[in-house]
Amino acid sequence: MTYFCGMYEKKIPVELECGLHVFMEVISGKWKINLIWCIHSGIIRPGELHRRIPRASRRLLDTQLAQLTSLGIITKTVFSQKPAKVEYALTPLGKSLIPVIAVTAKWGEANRPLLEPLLQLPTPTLVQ
Amino acid sequence: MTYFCGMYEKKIPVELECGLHVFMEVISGKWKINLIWCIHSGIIRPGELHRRIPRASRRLLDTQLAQLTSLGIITKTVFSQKPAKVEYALTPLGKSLIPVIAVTAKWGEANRPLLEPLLQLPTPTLVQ
DNA sequence: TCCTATAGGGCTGAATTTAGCCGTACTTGA
DNA sequence: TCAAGTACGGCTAAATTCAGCCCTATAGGA
Repeated sequence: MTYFCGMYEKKIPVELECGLHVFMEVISGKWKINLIWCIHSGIIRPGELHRRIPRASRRLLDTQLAQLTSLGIITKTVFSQKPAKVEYALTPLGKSLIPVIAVTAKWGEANRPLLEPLLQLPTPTLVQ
Repeated sequence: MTYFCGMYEKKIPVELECGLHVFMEVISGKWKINLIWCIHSGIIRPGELHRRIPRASRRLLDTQLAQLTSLGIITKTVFSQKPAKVEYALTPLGKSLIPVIAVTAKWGEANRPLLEPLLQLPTPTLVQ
């Protein structure tokens, strides 16, 4: 099992105090929820996924797919044909995530009119 | 209204394609869900919050509280006493977030036994 | 006077994530 | 032969977030 440039060992310990953090650790990553949702919708091959999420680089999509795979959210099946063919699928754990994501998405859509303009604005921050 | 070191204008546009992203933009930040949950539980003053979340720096807690305030998730009331006194409270929008957070936390707790060990492991990544 | 508590900010550097370029190897179809 | 598709990885630099130190000012109590 090859994993891109490498594996990265965190230097700051992961925060898992409560279930909230567990959930966040799993889905944080710019395109992970899209990927999960696409796979759930039947978009299961790397190329298809990239066409569906064109704003992301193939590079990053591959990495985040690998992260989801290493957490047991999705599985990756490699068909040893020429040319190679790859398919992703949700595991039972991944499927259990679907209704949770649906709830959060519903909240986001309901409050989009309010929040979208605010989220474009500059944010309070530490730097500068 | 003073906002710490400054306001930061993002150079990479925010992703708000679907409700999932709206939700993620609101709560991503290392301690935001803790802060929201604590305020919901009646921990409403900066000092109390810091004692409740001691692993976070006061600095970062203040910043994330300011971010939540600027999005209308919480309100900040400054009592002009000596010494000053500050209280936070959830807005209706913030309160609407509570059941959503509860759902995600429930999922996280249910799958903690499975995921906690995996999340400690090195992650597939681009660098190195 | 000194220690504590209240609330807030300046500053530096590290850690982490993302963007975006390029190249490999193979196969099919025009 | 050439373009386009399949899938994968090397590499650099930017963007973004976070850690952790320092400081101010006020007031109360020992």
